[in-house]
Amino acid sequence: MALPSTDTSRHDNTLAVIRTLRDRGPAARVDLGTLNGISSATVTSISAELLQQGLIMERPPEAPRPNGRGRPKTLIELAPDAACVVCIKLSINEIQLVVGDFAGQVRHSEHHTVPTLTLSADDLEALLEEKISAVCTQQLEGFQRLAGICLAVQGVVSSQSGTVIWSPALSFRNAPISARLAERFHCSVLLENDANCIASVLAAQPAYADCPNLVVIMLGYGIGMSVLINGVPFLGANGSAAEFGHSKYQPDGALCACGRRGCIEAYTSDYALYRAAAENLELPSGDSAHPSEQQMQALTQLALKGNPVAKRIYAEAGRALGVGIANVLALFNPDLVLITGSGVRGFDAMQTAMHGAIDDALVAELRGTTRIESCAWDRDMTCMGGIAIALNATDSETLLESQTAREA
Amino acid sequence: MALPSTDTSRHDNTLAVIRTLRDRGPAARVDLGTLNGISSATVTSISAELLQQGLIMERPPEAPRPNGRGRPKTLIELAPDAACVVCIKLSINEIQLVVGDFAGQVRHSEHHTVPTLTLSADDLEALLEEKISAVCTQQLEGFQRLAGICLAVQGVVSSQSGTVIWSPALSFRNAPISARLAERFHCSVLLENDANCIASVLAAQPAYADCPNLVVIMLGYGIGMSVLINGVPFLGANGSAAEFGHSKYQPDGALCACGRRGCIEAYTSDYALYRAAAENLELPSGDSAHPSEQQMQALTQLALKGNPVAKRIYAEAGRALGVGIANVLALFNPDLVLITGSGVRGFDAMQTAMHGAIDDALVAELRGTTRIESCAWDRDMTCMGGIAIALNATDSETLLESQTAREA
DNA sequence: CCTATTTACTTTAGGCACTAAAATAAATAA
DNA sequence: TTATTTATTTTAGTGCCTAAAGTAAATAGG
Repeated sequence: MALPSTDTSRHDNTLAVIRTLRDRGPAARVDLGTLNGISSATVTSISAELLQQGLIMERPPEAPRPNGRGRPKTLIELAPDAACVVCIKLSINEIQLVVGDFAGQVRHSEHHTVPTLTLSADDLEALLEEKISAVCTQQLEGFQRLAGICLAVQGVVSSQSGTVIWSPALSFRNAPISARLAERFHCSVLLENDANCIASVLAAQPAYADCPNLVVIMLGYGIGMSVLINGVPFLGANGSAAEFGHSKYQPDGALCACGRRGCIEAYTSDYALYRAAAENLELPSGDSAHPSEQQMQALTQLALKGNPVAKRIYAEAGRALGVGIANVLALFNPDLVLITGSGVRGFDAMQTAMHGAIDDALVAELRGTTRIESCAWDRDMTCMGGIAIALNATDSETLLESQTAREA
Repeated sequence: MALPSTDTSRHDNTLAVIRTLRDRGPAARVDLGTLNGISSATVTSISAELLQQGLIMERPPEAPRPNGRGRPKTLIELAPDAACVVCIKLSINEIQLVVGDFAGQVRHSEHHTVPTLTLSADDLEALLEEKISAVCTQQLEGFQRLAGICLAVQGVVSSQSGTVIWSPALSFRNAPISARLAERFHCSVLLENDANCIASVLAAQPAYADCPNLVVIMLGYGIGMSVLINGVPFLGANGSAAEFGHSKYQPDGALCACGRRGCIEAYTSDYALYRAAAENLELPSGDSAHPSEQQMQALTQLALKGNPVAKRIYAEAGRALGVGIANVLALFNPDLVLITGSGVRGFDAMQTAMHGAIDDALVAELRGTTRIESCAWDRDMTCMGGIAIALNATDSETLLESQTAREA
């Protein structure tokens, strides 16, 4: 009798054990019990199952002596080769492809220069299929299976439907791009906003563990944002929440890449800064609509060294950013606003004006106790977040599959 | 052995049954099972406990014949007198006090005119204590106990700490006001933002059942907002989230009651509209900083009847509201924005400008599919929401208490 | 070297919650 | 009056978890 068990506790506890092992590395059964609030008898039972499924391994006792007396702990750890996931970051004219193992470690990474704006949705799907196939044959030999793929895309995406609604890296719109890959590789394909990937990585860092409500703003060619509410990315009704870059600084203000006026992005993004500067300054030549890192570095240096025109441009960018952040503080009241992205290079030149704008905009009671900090930029962060998200998403499936396989 | 059961399913299912009965009225055990996805055997078991605790009653079979054959359903319903809750709405110069029974019905309501701005925190606590005491002796005879109190306050409140951080109705700040009441009446005292109460009521209405992400904007003397994410009010890190009224329309714009410039409230609230009008129009006299309903009605009528000055003022208010809503759409991407509050009286005069501003601010992809609607204002809505919130919060406690009482 | 102590892990025994199926209850239809 | 239908209750059985008891594997100290 009583076939379908409605009690999810075993499943939940098993997931908790796997995630603890992934987040904290090898651990003993006692400690897994303590960390997750379950008895070690239960951990024994869970780990026996996982061991049998090949998802975890017992680590051989270390040569160096254990500390203290008593029976030494037997550490268990995730079997890195039990599965792997692939994260593909799609940005303007570049794709990055990273392979992560079941333990969450990056095992392979590659970059390709691709004229993304010239691709049709079909082209893109074909390209991704080809790149993943290549990686599969070259890199995935030791792995039991490819468990999931995460596409990290700039812009507005609908995770549920796997549809890219709008991306600055792509010229097409409203295209479902994950279904074909899911069919081809027989695994789940997640579509994520790039900022959400980064926020997930940052939120997992111990330094920000006390900030369940976290806003991450990414400065760069465009302006992205991710909002974590109680640690989970907030997506809104159809995935286009947290479009900070297109919230307003000045109605009828500067022209934005989106086609409207007065967006924060139209003041604070790379292209906006460079556009404002190009009119008045001698700058390294190049495509001024898509300034290079070198060009932006040069401009930032001018501002930091005191060039009055550059200083003025960065101050205005800081004011726009500040007004935008003031709105975010009023509406979200997060614990922490973290500013990162390649554009943090210019943060020092904006900072004073930004804080000034925030203080002008909000009285203390509304300003609250939110910390506002910047954070060094690492271009690999997006894919690391994508790997983590993909693994989290596939854990459940992995368990189910090993289970059904075992029963059959 | 195994004393502390970690399985919360019994508790969860019991709560689900109680809430179903409260939301939908009397129901049969079979239906409670179907609605909550549990077997009717379990409902039998749960209802036996609740019956014994006196929290529900079996309704005597109806005289009119049941439809169809088979054993007729035995309806069970909440025992209305098992407990009651009190909601107190605190607004400028007025407090409203409402008593609700365990079934969620309003059993008593009263209004008092009180010079709220002259009160100290102590005065307020004393006043509330007195009013609740009076109601207790006069109205609460039939009830077994007062299970909870909800204070619905305009402004920024911290629900967790029971602290009023800032309210336009009060001259003091950062005062904890719930502890004394909790001690005096031996029940939990919730402090809630008034807009959250209203949003909870609206979200429970069948018409908005398909909108888990709902934004409610309240126009009136000030501008309030509540954001429901997956049906639960979003509070932010310390309760001052959703301060829409003080998000920005124009940096360095019109002066706001908060002391800063350019807030949406400084254009769209009653006092802002009246202030703008007072300079150019003949208006009914009175306290122009706190215009009365009559004064506002008169002003609205002028605009609707085509007076060019009044029309211009409402159009500007609509533009400010529209830019604010555009930011909300970009950042929250809700399913629905509902505009209500006493200020909806002027919504028709703002609407065109508001939609124009939204369309100017956001391209279609960012505008999304969010519906924007207005909703008639009912001054009792706040307290009805407070009653519902207080009951939801006290269900758990009620169960625990009857349980421990039974064991002792 | 042997024994006591300490700590980790496993096994055992028992409780709780849930479900399916069987039993019972209470009506209508024929 | 009996068969049928539907609701509720009882019974029997399963899964999951925990505490306690049992076992394993080390150190500390004679």
